[in-house]
Amino acid sequence: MSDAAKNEAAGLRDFEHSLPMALLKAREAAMARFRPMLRDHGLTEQQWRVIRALADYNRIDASELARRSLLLAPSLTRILQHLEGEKLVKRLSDANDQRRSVLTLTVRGRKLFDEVAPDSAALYEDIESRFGTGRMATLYELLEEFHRAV
Amino acid sequence: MSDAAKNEAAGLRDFEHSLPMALLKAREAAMARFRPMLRDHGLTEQQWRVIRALADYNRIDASELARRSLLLAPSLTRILQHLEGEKLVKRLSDANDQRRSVLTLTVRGRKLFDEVAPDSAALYEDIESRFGTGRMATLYELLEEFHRAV
DNA sequence: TGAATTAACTTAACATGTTAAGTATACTGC
DNA sequence: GCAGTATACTTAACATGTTAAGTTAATTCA
Repeated sequence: MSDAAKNEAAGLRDFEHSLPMALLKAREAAMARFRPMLRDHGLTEQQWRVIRALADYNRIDASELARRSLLLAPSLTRILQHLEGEKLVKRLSDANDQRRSVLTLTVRGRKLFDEVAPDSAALYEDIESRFGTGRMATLYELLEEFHRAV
Repeated sequence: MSDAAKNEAAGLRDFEHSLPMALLKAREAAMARFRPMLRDHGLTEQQWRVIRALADYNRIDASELARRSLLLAPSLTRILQHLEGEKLVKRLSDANDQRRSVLTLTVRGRKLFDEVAPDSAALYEDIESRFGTGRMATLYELLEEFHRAV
């Protein structure tokens, strides 16, 4: 009897079939297609998340940017330092609260966004057509519910 | 009209509602509960994945271990060096192929697994009861299908 | 109003993610 | 039986993840 079979007999889940692993695997499957494209544009996945969040909501502070791009504050600090160095993002100061940094895309940053967005949309649509628009929506809803429930 | 509204009007998805972000958010929600528990046992999420894979399938080589724990080879190399240092994992040589490392849990490693497993199972069951066993299974199936489709 | 607390980052330290290159062993075909 | 190629890692370099601690500016409230 294998170790795995023993675990199963003892009522322990085979962890390769656990939900966190399934979430990771699914995400990896999707990102494996996005990463090479982003790399061609000189961006990491996380840098793109920041740029895309700023394209959607310009002039937001770092806290809101972190929340919208699902990045922890220390990661965002480093990414913004990098993006400022590349002149893709600019930091403004908030007159009402000197602790805050308000971020915006530079013209260069907006231009890069406009270049990458179509490639991103095309990949997304391809994935959606492979998996099915309906199942995609169902999966999305379930994930949101899971997030709220846990 | 906000930037976000403009994007929507242009047919571009609000990326905070993209599937990769939803997958990340859902996984984060789950792992936020597991990480403190693992930390109390002195383990990271990835170290636990390795130990758990070895508990399920003992004496497997590094390639198979990487596949089962969803880790890239360079990450696994470092993690194994760490776990060997902690005397939780032992490296054996494969008589038939000198390139391979065969890994096994030490007694200490097995003992740690036996300590952590119940805590892990309890958390998993709590999540399952909150979200519902049925929806959990549905979500799991959808994720597998997504992985295969993409 | 000023000491204590909170908020918004930033820095530090260590672990992992990602890609590319390196090394040693095994395999393949001529 | 050996050159060429493939396999199984390992190393390197840089970016991000995670936690804890530090810094500066706002807020609270006695």
